[in-house]
Amino acid sequence: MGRAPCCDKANVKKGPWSPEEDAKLKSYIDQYGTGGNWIALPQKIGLKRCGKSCRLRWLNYLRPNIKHGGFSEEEDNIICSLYISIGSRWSIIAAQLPGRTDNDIKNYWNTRLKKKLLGRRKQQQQLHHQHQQSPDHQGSQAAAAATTVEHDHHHHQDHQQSPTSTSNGLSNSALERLQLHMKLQTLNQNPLLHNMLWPKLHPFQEKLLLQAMNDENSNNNIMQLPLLPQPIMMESPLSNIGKEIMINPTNIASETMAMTATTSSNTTTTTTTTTTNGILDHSNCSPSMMNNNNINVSSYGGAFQLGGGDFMMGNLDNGTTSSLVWWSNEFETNDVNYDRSGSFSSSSNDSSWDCALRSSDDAGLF
DNA sequence: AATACGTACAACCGCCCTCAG
DNA sequence: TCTGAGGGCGGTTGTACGTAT
Repeated sequence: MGRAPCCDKANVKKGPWSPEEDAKLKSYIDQYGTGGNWIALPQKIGLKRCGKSCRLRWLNYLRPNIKHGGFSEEEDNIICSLYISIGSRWSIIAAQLPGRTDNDIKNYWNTRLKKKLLGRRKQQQQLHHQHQQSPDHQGSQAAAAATTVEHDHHHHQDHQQSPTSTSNGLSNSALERLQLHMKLQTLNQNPLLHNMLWPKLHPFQEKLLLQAMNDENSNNNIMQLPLLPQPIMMESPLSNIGKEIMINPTNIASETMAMTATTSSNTTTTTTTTTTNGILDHSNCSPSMMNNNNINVSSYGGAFQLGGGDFMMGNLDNGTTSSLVWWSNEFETNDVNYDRSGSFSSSSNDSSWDCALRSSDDAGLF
């Protein structure tokens, strides 16, 4: 059952706003505010517009301090990093960019930024062709494969491979972000583009993406993965924009981790160190523990969220193999449905890992 | 000059969530 | 507890404008 329309569609004006309509709306809101009721607003002003249309016009164009166009490189980087991390949550992304609206960012991403990155990719491919002896050649191959399945935004309706997910449980949004992530990873390998901010893709994620792209017939969402002998450094794309917990477990070989959790916010920075054994137990990552800036690590492993409610967790069983389980839905523990993002990385060897856990839906949680 | 094609972005649609009654 | 109105949001469409042929 669809819901009743919010206004009489036959008697409201649609299409572009005239300067007179803008002036009416702006003048009224400047003087009286919205009154907390957008639906009633157009009648009060004498506008033949839907209340929702008034709201959109005000929020996106008429309210003060709105910036249009002219996105900076820094803003590009923030948008891209956040898109990789949390997906198309434009309002959250917009909250990180003062003066920008979700609609503006969404349009900018769909029409320009995505293509801009693809353009860089082409440039990088030419350069990278001269460096085929890269030690991480598998990643490069995966990125090239990812390029071949890149969606053309303007013709996405024609693809229709699956409206929601691949056979491995990845949503299209998550798959797109993985593809983008891998492209950016290969950009990082190019010395000419070495100063870019993009994080490298974790081997779990890379493997998952390859599996998603190559194994179309498989319905198995549990994969057995070898532990990669050469860990890859990965930094959180969000490390500089706050609301984040960083964990640096060490001494994994002895199954004892020294964890450092750092919470950043606009006003405070707190560091907590915990020493424990074993695997990072996702079931212990409760909101209350996050509030205490303290994550219980009971053994070795980790949890990821790639955004949009897609979760992935890896358990390293004995140091040589890993089982990786993919969830396509939100992470639920103890009847608490919450939303976390996280990533693992290793630094110089197996005994040092970084893990970033971040609230993607409530920056104020920490 | 005319037409086709591509791009940018304003605006709409409809679903989901929240909350008051 | 239930229901429905309003608000918020992401996806999508429509259209003006620029560029290529």
